[in-house]
Amino acid sequence: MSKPYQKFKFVAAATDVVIFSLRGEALNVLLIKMKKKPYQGKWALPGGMVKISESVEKAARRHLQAKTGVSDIFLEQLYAFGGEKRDPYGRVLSVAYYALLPYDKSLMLKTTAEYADVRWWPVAKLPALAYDHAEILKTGVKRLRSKLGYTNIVYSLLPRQFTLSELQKVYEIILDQEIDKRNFRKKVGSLGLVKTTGKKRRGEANRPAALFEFTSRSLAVVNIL
Amino acid sequence: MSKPYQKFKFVAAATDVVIFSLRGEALNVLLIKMKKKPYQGKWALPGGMVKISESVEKAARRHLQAKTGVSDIFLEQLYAFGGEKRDPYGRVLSVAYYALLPYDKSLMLKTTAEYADVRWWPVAKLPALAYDHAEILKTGVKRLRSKLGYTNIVYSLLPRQFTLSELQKVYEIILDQEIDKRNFRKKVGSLGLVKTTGKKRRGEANRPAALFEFTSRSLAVVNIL
DNA sequence: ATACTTAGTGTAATATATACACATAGTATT
DNA sequence: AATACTATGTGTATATATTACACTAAGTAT
Repeated sequence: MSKPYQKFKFVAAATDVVIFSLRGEALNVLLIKMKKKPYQGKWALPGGMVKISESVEKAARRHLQAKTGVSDIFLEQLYAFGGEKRDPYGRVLSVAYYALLPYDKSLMLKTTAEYADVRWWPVAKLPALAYDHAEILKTGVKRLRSKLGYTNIVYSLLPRQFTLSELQKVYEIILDQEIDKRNFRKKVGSLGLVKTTGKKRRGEANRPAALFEFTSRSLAVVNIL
Repeated sequence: MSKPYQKFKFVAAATDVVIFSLRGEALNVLLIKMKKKPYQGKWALPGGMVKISESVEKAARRHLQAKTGVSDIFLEQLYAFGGEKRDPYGRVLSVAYYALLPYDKSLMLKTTAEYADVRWWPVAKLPALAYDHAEILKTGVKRLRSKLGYTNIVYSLLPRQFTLSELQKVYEIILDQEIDKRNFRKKVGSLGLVKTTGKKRRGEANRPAALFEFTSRSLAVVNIL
């Protein structure tokens, strides 16, 4: 039987991953510095081609793991970027994903033959980016902000245990707006987002804060803000 | 310069379009009946390959136009379906879109050499579908329901002018739940979603209803429900 | 013992959402 | 001409959710 698709020239499929984490009181994203032309010296999102025998999501996880060493973190499809001129090498469709990393996890960032450098960048102060990665990143930030408001996604950005002030801070940093402490706690409590652990964070030079954990660590629709 | 992507076997890119419209007081979707094996007799979403020189969205519009004759209707990316076994012919990644068609527009549905039949199906009573199209469709219905609640997307399902009862009916049908008439009108009014035209719908065997139109016909975030 | 800093808590005012019933303006029928 | 019929169009009271706002508590550091 003839394979009908082969009468077309193929459009190739790749994936890029926007890896978010809070670092130093700011929303950061992991970028790699490119060694090769035409984007030599420019920074780019981790990513690469999708192999013929793996699903697109699996490819995203593979590239994520290759650059960061982590697996088993929040990963969700962001958008497929399919413009016909987005890659100067050839026709590549990229399915972008975004990943969220708790701020207590540090990474084994490793340079490779292909990449000169890997590091966190605050999304408010980005360097020049390769390809259409500025657009992908912007889409990712928008999605993250939006999902923060109507899901419990925040669990994937915090350590296992955390104080309510820390939780509030995460919202404040990402949404870039102050939140009233009492109203925030009232809301979080009434939604059943968190549960007490009985433990306290000690060793700080002030009143110790109670430690909480999330009642659920899987994505759920919850109107928080 | 060597093209690095060519050392991989390519994953090909296609697109499928979920075309929604209200027909006979139900949410319907346009499906085509397949002539060829291995899905002979099964129904499928309109779609096909992405050409090497066109963007993915343009490919979606092209396939939409080819099956329905319409252009210039609401079209938005739904999700990229990238499972490695979704197409028995070969490795095809499909970027699915969904389109919304006002219920006053009828289509010139045409069969082709490739397809035996084209018709509307109520989403509540679907036939057996080819590929992973049942999953794509389910994702589309979910997205439509969700977006109905927090955007003005409904404008793309109604005629240019409509009565408030008709508008309410659209929500009731798609969300499959009754809405209080007075509260609905209060909300729609206070959000400035619609404006009066001064005209009335005449010729019905009862009190004539005022005709409205949407204040905006481009997608905006508005909490309606 | 005192200063310092972050944690932790309640209430009143306002805004939003919900529940609910009858008069109105036409056409159709006699 | 009168009456029946049917979908349109409208307001108010109650419950719920959101907002604004200030002081005491529990530790560590001096």
